[in-house]
Amino acid sequence: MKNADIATVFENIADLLELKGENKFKIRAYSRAAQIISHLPEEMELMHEEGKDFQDIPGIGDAIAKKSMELITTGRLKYYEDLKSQFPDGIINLMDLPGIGPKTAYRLATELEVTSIDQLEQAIRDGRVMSLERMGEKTAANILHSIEAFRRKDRRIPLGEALPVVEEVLKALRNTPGAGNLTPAGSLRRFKETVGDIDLMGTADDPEAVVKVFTKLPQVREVLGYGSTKASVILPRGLQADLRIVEHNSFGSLLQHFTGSKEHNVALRTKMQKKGLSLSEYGITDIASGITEKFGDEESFYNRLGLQYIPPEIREDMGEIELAEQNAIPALIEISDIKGDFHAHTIGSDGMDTIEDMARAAKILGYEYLAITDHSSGRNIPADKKMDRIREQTDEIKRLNQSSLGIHLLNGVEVDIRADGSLDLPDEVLAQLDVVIAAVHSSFLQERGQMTQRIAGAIENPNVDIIAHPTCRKIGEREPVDVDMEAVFQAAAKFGKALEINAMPDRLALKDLYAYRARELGVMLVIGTDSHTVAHFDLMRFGIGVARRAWCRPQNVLNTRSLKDALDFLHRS
DNA sequence: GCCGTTTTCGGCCCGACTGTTTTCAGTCG
Repeated sequence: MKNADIATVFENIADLLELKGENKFKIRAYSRAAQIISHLPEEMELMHEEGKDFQDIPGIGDAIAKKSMELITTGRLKYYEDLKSQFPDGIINLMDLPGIGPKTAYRLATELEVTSIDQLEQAIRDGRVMSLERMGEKTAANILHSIEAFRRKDRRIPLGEALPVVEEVLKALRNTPGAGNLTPAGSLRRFKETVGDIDLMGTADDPEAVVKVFTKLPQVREVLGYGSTKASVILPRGLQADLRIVEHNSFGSLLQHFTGSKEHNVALRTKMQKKGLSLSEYGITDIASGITEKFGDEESFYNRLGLQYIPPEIREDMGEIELAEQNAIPALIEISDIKGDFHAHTIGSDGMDTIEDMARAAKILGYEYLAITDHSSGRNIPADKKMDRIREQTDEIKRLNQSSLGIHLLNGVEVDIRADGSLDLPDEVLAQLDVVIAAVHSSFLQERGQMTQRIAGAIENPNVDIIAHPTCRKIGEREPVDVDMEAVFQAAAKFGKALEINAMPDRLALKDLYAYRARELGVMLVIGTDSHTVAHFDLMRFGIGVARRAWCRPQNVLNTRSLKDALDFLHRS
């Protein structure tokens, strides 16, 4: 059983215990364990095989360790099944609706025998919900609204779609006189791969004026509500955005609070409470004296707590607070560390621009090198022309490298790993190139063993340097392939091959947790934009976001190295 | 249920909003 499934069981247990009216701290313990398990960089199955003790994981004690073990070894949990049998089936589903918590769900299920969203809608429409104690017309209408939103499948949207909209909004707001510090907070600022709603923070001499401008922006589809210091609106794609404007001197605690994550903030407050400090969006209160200190920026907020500044991307309660206490937060990779890009396409395959266009664009970014890695065949290249195409590319790159472009081009390819594990180009051709990326582009539904062997086999091939987008997922579109990533990491570490963090915002694979684990195992990572036009080079920042979430320092990422050092690593110099 | 450079027992993050009531429970982030 995978961590994600184990976490779901514990989350459901927390919900069921809440229905039961159990001790809320016990409920919190299960809920917290679920969070912790879903964020573990290593599968518990594997930890079990390695003889690691689950109780060494902070937040997991004797009881939950035993239950995890039962789930891993038997695939079931008797405690959970007993608990489930005490409630009507489907009651947990009701709690998926915003506004319906355990108490309401329990009453609906027991007093109205409603246990599905469809039944609930019916019960609202025929007036039964309104007839319950402490349930009025407004509550019923609100639940109906939630049901409609739920049906519209208002899911989290990819970061890459949200961020451009947000930046447009912020740009417009910056023109308001007296407005400052306009910054996105929440999961967007932490560079999570998808975002739910959007939190925007700022300061102003006249907050009301900024709020007013915000509600009248052309991007705003609907104003949900607004007051003198905040407003909630709906942007395109059903994206909800909340703006909060405060006075300049309390911006630090506000931004810290709304950046989260929730887990980070809870851990931080728990720790500081023991030192007699109470934290909130308004500042830091000394519990004994009741005096609240305000902070204009986050750095001074963290410093007041005796902590080093913690970058937003790693605020997930994954040990960052303890490291910050020791002043030991690593210097994470920054976009300015990037010296080149190992993954780019041109009109030679399915790209939109020429090699020269791409080279000039990369040069403007200050890159030292750019690898041209068009596909081996398919995607605009007939199978019988694939050798001709490589020859043409080789000649063109040679010509450009002899001209005075000011950037070094690497002659590369993105070669398909076929369903049977063989590569789409012969070894003698691959051996003559500067860099070879291998990737799966077909037969995504292969079973685990075959897919693992397919990818691991490519890693073993001495002519392969990098595996691109190893899980092949597309966020909201295509599930990741079924592959034993641990085996892939082990192979990459053993053979000294790099794994790509694909910076395309709809891919972002390796995802953060995999990149974290790969880094831990000493695997070299590479951030590739997979650019298909010159404009795509700007997507590098999304890959940087993932790398930072994976706690990567520059030395963990190949394309922070100089051309010579990078080629040395790949044994290509 | 978890945890301990003040605790192996007695604590456990903080604030706001909403709806339905007159002091608050439930839910959310």
